Amino acid sequence: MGSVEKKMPRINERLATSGLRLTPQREHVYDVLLAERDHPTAEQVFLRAKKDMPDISMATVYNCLDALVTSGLVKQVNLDRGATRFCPNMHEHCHFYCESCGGVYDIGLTRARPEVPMPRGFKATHLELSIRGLCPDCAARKK
Amino acid sequence: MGSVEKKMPRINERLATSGLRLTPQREHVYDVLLAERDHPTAEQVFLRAKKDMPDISMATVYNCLDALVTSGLVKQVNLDRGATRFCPNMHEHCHFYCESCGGVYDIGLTRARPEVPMPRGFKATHLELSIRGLCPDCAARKK
DNA sequence: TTGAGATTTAGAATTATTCCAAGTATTGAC
DNA sequence: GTCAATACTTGGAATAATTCTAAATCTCAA
Repeated sequence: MGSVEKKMPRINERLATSGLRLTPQREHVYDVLLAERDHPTAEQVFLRAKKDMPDISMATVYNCLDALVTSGLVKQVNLDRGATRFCPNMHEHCHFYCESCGGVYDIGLTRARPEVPMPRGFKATHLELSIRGLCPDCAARKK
Repeated sequence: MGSVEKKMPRINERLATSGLRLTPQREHVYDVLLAERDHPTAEQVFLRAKKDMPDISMATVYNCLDALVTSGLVKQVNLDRGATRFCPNMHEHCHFYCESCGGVYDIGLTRARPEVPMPRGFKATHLELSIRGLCPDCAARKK
């Protein structure tokens, strides 16, 4: 972390524009997401968050994650039937889902985003790209 | 439907190559998906399937959907925190998710698929594109 | 016809998420 | 600063979605 000076005003302001407050719990949940960018589930966030904030509750973790998502600081990632995952990387990127281990990885998008012709009436706000396959570890193991 | 001649051998063969059998339940669940292409959840499939096959059970619907997915006849669609949806359209297309009503629509892809440079070691099997926004009805209503 | 293996079924169990009510904290008006 | 209004956190209950289990049934091939 260590970027409190830069992170703090941003997160505060982002929450504020959605009518939400910056609380110790929300900041901590955000820090947990920033610390290990492996797209954890709410449950994993809860376990990690408890290390430094033992009294935080599951309900609060869900609340914080929702607050971060609605204020545009975090992305919600749904790639399979399992639990929703969370991603604090708001740069344009896509997700790679390993069909063997279930891991999720960020993949940078260098090229221009794909153009999709919208049928009449549809208003697109944004576009998501995901890729399924084998991550390096699983690919090596299957060889 | 009425395309039994064309549908039957295909579904049978597809299931067979995954070591699965064509059963009345599996065929019926597939027909339900083909009949109304609104990306129903397992629950909705269950309710529709019961109309013509009153004794079918929820567990069987899940089993059938899994069988159809693993044999490549149906796609599983996960766009939000809610229940998984199912799509029998196996042509290249992407999904539009309406953030207001939760509806899911197929959008044809006319252009070439986007190119994404894979980091070393990742083996991509396929690529999924989804678009979020407002469907025509909801867009009109919000005007 | 028989036996092995696949499938269906109802219901229990599990997992993921949301809801609720009570207590606590924060903010703005005064 | 004080007070009321509002937002937030919490534990636990409730709900929703999915998976598991064990027994009955079916199908295929020998």
